[in-house]
Amino acid sequence: MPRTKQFDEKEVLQKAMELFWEKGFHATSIQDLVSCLSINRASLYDTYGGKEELFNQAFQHYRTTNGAIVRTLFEKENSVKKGLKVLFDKAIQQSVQDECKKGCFVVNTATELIPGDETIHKALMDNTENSQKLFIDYIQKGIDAGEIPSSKNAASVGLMLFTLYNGLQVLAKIETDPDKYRSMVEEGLSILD
Amino acid sequence: MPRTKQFDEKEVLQKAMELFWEKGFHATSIQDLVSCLSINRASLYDTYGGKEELFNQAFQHYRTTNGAIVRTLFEKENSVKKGLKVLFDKAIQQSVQDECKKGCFVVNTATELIPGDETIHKALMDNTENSQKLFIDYIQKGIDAGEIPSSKNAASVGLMLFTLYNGLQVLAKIETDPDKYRSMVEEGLSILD
DNA sequence: TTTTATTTGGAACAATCATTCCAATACAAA
DNA sequence: TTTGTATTGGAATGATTGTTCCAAATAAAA
Repeated sequence: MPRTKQFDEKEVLQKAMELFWEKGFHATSIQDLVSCLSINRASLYDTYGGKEELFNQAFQHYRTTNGAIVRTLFEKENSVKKGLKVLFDKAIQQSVQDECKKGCFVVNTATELIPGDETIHKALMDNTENSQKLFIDYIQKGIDAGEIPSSKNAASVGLMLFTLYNGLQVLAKIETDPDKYRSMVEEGLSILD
Repeated sequence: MPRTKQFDEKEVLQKAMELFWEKGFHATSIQDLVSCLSINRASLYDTYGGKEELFNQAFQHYRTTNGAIVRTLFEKENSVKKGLKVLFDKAIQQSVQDECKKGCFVVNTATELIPGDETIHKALMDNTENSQKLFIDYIQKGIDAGEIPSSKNAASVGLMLFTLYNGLQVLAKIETDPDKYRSMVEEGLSILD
């Protein structure tokens, strides 16, 4: 009986994610969203609830998408060292290509909305825990396979590389000199030798 | 002849810095500043120009203060390895003590105001260049002193540790487990051996 | 075709935003 | 003490904020 939606819910969420990613939560107004997403105010509120709810959904969407990409990248690569190198190289490549310097949505959100937003803070803690585990398990896999010396501590090495990855996402916003960062990453990854 | 100011200009700038540092640029309103700084709107505009100008001055004040602290810390310490360890330990300690999770004002500003604010972007590029040089020169000093193997590349090692430092400032906003971070830092600094 | 549930366009809302303005104030020089 | 100038308190400004509301439009089921 009812009238059908004139837009694709997922498609619009993707666009909202990109806008929040680029401008952050506070600098993105409902008017910005209405204009950019090409949907009506009422539709936005009816479908997503409001600005904060839409942001949370956009953020969740980023986490899901990005998490899957990294997981796939790690699984696909036989060599753990190679897998990590590809991950970092990809981050550098993205920062060079991305003219508007969006950086990493997770990092941007953490620095903008903590302290203050408890919902986001919890999501970020959950996300960090998962990411760290992903790194650490991957390092452990390299140790088990004999690719990485068994003298290494998977936990501290994994956390170190994860921290380095976050640092790269910050610096990528300020300047993007791929060569500089490539040698920096190489240096960081030499910890696996 | 004229009436004298009823507040200390530097003192108020310090307070403004702390508020912007904690809440970020967009989430801090003029009303917040007027309440927190305990000065009148007119005085704020008359003395500092406006919100954006006040932010720029507060940011500059942070850069100056923080830069001097790190520089002094490095100079005071004879051992370069020890100097770096103290720097990282201090960052960890601060993140534990700081209940409101302000993190690093430079990192917060970079992720919030890039892209968009060209003035801040330039200040951040200048700041990053100086900081990287500070790290690299310090590593080089360690190499020259024979404390760090001369086989090491000061530029890539310095940039690696600077990136790690930035990553730590991001993660410190999300969770603060000092032990976890201490072993992570130790792992990162092992690159100097 | 009629009915009915939902979406849609756009006006309207109150709250808050950064900024301006001005009369009242207060201080240092005359 | 008087004078002149910068500061101060607080109201007022207009723009923008997020959100709500409702009549008009629409499309699937009856």
